[in-house]
Amino acid sequence: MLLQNTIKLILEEVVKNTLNLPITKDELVIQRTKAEFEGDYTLVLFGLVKKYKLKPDEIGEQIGTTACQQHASIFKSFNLLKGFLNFSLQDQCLLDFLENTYPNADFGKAFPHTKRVMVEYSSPNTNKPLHLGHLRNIFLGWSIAELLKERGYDVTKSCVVNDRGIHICKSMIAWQLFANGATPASTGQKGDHFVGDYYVKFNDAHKAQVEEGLAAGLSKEQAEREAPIMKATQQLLQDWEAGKKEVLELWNRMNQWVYTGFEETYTKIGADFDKTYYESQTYLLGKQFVEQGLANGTFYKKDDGSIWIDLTEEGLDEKLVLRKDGTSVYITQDLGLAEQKFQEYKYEQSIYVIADEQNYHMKVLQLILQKLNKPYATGIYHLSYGMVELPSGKMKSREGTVVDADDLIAEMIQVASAKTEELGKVKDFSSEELDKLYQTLALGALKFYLLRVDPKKKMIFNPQESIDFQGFTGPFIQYTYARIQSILRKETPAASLPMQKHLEKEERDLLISLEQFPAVLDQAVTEHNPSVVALYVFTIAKLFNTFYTQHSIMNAGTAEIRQLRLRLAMLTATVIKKSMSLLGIEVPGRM
RNA sequence: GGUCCGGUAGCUCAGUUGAAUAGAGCAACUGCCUUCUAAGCAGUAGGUCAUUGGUUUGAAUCCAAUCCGGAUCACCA
Repeated sequence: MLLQNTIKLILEEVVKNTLNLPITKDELVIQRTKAEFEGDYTLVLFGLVKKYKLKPDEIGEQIGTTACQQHASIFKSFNLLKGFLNFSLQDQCLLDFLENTYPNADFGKAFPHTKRVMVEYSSPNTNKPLHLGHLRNIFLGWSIAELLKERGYDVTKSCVVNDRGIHICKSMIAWQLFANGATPASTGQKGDHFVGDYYVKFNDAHKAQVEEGLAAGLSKEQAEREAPIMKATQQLLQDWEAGKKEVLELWNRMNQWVYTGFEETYTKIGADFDKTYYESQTYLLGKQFVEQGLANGTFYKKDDGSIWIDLTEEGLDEKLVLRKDGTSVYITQDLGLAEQKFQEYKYEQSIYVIADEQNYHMKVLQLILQKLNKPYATGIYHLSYGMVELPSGKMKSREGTVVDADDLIAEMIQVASAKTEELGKVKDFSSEELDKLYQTLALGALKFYLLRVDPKKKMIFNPQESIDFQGFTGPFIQYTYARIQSILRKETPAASLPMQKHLEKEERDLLISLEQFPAVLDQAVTEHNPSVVALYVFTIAKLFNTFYTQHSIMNAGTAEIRQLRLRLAMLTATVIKKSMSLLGIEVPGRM
């Protein structure tokens, strides 16, 4: 059991008995002792003092004395300071933890259970390549899925591809008009970028035609709608829905180009999915809900035939669920897809990694499912994350400020390579090993940079800062790991050899933090927040580096001390490696 | 206008079930490589926690009002 929990249970017992009070453990505030005071864990007495009108000095003395007497194997000593009861732990209980844990490469892994969770993330459109915003989504979704797995959940990663609709038709029209039969193969371009370029060409052509229309005296709205290229696009959409063969063929062909491109990027960044849904196959789902909703009075029909739900009592608005022409809208499709996912996977929780601009939409989705008495409604969880902005403001495709994912990664690899060469520590690496290292460092920097911030908050992507390799960064932590490996290559701990029974300050600080690893993972899972892990692994790396510069491992004073430190180093490496891998980041043996 | 989210050091962020002198990283400045990787370590400097009022033994954290920024409220997705 975790030390902090053990301590809490013990102190609960001690407080109950010594003070003869009906304490529950929720009333006890236990925290790490602040660095400037002596001790490891602190019981904050103010709550007790207030509730039971006691004197902090008296009860502190009683609790401290009793705890140390009755649980001498855990508590070494205590001190009392203005309502804070600070306990120092016995070295031995920390050493026991180290001894039991260092050989376990699975430290942190919980027993599997049967709770099933779906995590939907990425969910791109097929009309343009992935950009920085997608990367935050993908890294987040992937990491939260892995964290859930680590803590024993049965996880299915899913992706919904928005592969149909007017936006796809725009790229198709532009290709028909301007491509002269060009393909990604004939131009040597990555498929998603290739198609994205035609989407841009559509917009350029459309814009020009709108200006002509305006010049001819049309209103802006008219000009936009009546532009020939737009009308052709509308026609294409109708033909698509009618199942016209040539249209479907072109649609398929262009989407395949995009998928090939996406696949390449996904492989590079290590994203994977167990199940992919295509909107073209699911957009008709959900109409069944309309019947159900009308039947039980949740929905109502307006005179023009459109169907709505009234959510004003819940503080929201009226929401359309079926157009007057009988076609479904986005929310209707989502209702259908939620049902299909549930039928297929019987999930207890279904996590949607979607930007916070859709908070309202997701609220409505859950509310409608509740009103339709769907058992899985409560399991819907919107992992809402803030948009990624640039120091200059929001990314705008119209202004060409969108940061392309592939370009960004290539740039990071460049920087990683330049820095590595500059330091010249791996001159003996083969070019394959170098490429691998550059990629590990580049993606480590990028992923850590995007994951270290609380997902809920919007974040500023500063290109200069993101390629930083010092301080609170992925490479700093990777470097710490490589340092440890360099020692472990020389010597690994030997279980048969005894280790030192006393801990230096830097050793205990590190050990106490290492012990919290499983609790940190639980926190990350409950909060759906990988940044908790990023923050944690950074403090571990810092604690290790502080220890490392003050105490030699290989040249420790005695063989016992060396054994202790080798074990400590090994456990630190395990925790770093696991933390990073849960963030999707690899760690190099050398760098 | 309604609803929701945010405002902490020059910059980027932790800390928000109330608790000790509000913490990191970057940038600035000062030291430390004949000793396990200096992509490191140690230190200095930097704060009216948006503002005002309230609750409390105790408030960045809770409440109210105000100011500023953002999202959303489509027969778009």
